[in-house]
Amino acid sequence: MGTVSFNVGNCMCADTTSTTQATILQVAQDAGVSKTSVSRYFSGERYRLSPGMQQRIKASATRLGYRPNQMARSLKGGRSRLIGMVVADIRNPFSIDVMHGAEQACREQGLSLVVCNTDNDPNQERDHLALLASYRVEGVIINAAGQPSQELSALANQGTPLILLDRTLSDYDADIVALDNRQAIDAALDHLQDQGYRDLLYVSEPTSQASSRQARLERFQQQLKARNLLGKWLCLPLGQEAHHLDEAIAAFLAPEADTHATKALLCGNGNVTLAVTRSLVRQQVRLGDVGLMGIDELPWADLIDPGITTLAQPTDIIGRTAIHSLLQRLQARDRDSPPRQILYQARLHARGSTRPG
Amino acid sequence: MGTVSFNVGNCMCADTTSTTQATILQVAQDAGVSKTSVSRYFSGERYRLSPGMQQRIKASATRLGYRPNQMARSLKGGRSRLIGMVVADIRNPFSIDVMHGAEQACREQGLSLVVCNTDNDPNQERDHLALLASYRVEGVIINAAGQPSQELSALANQGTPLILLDRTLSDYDADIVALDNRQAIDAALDHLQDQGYRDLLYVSEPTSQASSRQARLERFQQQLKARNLLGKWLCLPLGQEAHHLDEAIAAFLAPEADTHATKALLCGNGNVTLAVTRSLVRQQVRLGDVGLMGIDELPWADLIDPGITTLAQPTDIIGRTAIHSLLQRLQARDRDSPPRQILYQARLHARGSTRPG
DNA sequence: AGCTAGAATGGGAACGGTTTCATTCAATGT
DNA sequence: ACATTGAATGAAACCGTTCCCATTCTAGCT
Repeated sequence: MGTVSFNVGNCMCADTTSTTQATILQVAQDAGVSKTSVSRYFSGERYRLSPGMQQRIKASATRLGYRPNQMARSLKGGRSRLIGMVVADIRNPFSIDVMHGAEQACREQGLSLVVCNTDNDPNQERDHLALLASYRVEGVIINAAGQPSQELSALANQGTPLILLDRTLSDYDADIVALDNRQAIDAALDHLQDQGYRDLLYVSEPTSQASSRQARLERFQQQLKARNLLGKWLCLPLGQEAHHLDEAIAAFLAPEADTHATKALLCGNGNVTLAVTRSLVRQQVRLGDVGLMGIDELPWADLIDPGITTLAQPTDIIGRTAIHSLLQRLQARDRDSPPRQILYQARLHARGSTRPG
Repeated sequence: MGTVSFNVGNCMCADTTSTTQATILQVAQDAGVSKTSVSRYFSGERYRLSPGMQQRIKASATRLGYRPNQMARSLKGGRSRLIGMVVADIRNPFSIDVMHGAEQACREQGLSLVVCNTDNDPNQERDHLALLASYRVEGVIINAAGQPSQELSALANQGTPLILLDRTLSDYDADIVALDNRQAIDAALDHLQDQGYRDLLYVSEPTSQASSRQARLERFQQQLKARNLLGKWLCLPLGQEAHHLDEAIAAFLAPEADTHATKALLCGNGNVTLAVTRSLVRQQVRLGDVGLMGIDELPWADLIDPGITTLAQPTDIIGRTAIHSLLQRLQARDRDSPPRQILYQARLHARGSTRPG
């Protein structure tokens, strides 16, 4: 009854080695039943077993500290209960939130999410996909960093459903869950125009590896013409020497003889918004006088006086939807239906940075 | 040679069903060798095989699109190549960065990181630990949300090394990698005193479930006495109605008859810094006049005019160290050495929010 | 020539489960 | 009393690997 006996009972009970995890066979022997019955007990077929047997199995299992080996399980049955998620930049708040949503959805389904970060490196992407394949994940949701590697088609060929997140893949047709980029850009332009801004600068990270960046930029360019607005755009890698950005923005803001249009900056994603804001602060520009707006909501957007206007993506929902979409594909009858596209609308958070004067 | 024959070779070649992933046996048969040889080829024992055999295996493997089944592999060999990471709040930037570091370290070692988020819920923590155990992860690094569940001791008993991140566990002795909380608080107080602040308010999230929060608070209280400073502290859940925080801060800042000491707020972590800053902005307090300082560096810390002073944790390194520590434990001879404690110093980023007047 | 060491290869037993199929046995119908 | 059924249980095959043993063969040695 005392602490000591309890400890002893806990540590030395195993009739085999103490450090080795108990197997189904040990439980079976200990309970004096066949391993089939133990297997049934742990695979949701208890209703088949007599109460007495359930009792004995339960007792032995707890005593030995038995846990079914998921590896062995998925080897025979084929169901690994694992979903892979490949994300291009895990430090991007967008990715995190999507991941959070995806993880929740997985848990509700009794699945686990294996998250791989590629740091936007196609090589790592390839490696991670190979890895996921080797664990026989039941599906993959991917925020692709590069071209559709052959790894991807390999996965698809082997029957693993694939959902693209945020980014399409040039010559690969798969389901995609993403922001409606055209609507987002349109909404941004609507808002900026409403607020009286007439000369715009769109700032983006390099568009080469990310289709969504490209889609946003293209829509911006197109709408510029369609709406007969003044405007330029700028693509540059962040995290480089900041003065490039400073100079470009300074050039854009420099007063010109021929136009007095009110100017505004539109940022293609959260990282850009951070960099641009930093640059503006450095140049002591008053937000609002020069408009500032960004795609992606940021936790600190309302903190920078007078608040930064953003277009929020429904990140959590995007993650959840990706998983649900995946599950649908896993239903045998839905394997071969044509690729779906699920696009979400951005939500405007209007703040002081787009209130001129 | 043409495209067509290549495609046919690619898709229909498998002598079984086309969608099924090829097995080692199929490769062996296709190459006319034994599965043992194929296994050798893929397990880093190529040097044992004659060049001709290597050639044939390689050819067959590529043609069939063979990938070793990691499940089967770890079933036989016992090495799952998987490390589990359990994190209390995945949306906390601190967690993210630690995770990033851990993941890098894993990849360098050919391991994969399975990340589980508990949202600070002990139930989820329990479930996730059970899950990780069932996949026979080779080790776990955990940012514990609750009490040491029996799951944890179960893992430990079964011989899985465990590393605690940031938070200790009351009655469980394991390696821990964390910030040196006492040094951090001392450094904060040193700095605040140097800058002339004499009346302090320490703001923390509830300390009950997180040892590091408790350690910081305790050190603060103790040093308050030791240094003969004025001060109070405040523990409250964030994300609740913000007016609680507003009122508490307002009360602290209200001018008192008996003291004109310069006041400063010290935030226990990044989330608190965000909430407190928001509250100060709402109350139109000028940062610096009232000091503001936070533990955890934040990407936007330099953006809020005049910049928020922070104590940065070496997050990346903490993650990497956790993994390395784990690997050491995995070395058979290091299994039973006494628990290690690896503490890191915080780094001061002095900014305008602690420059009075 | 006869013998042996060592390299190259393959056969088959694990690994820890699930699953199919057979067996036992008590209860029911006629 | 006997056939029929269905519930409870177990034996054995299988999942895709690894790994311990053979086994074969060639080259080098006495």
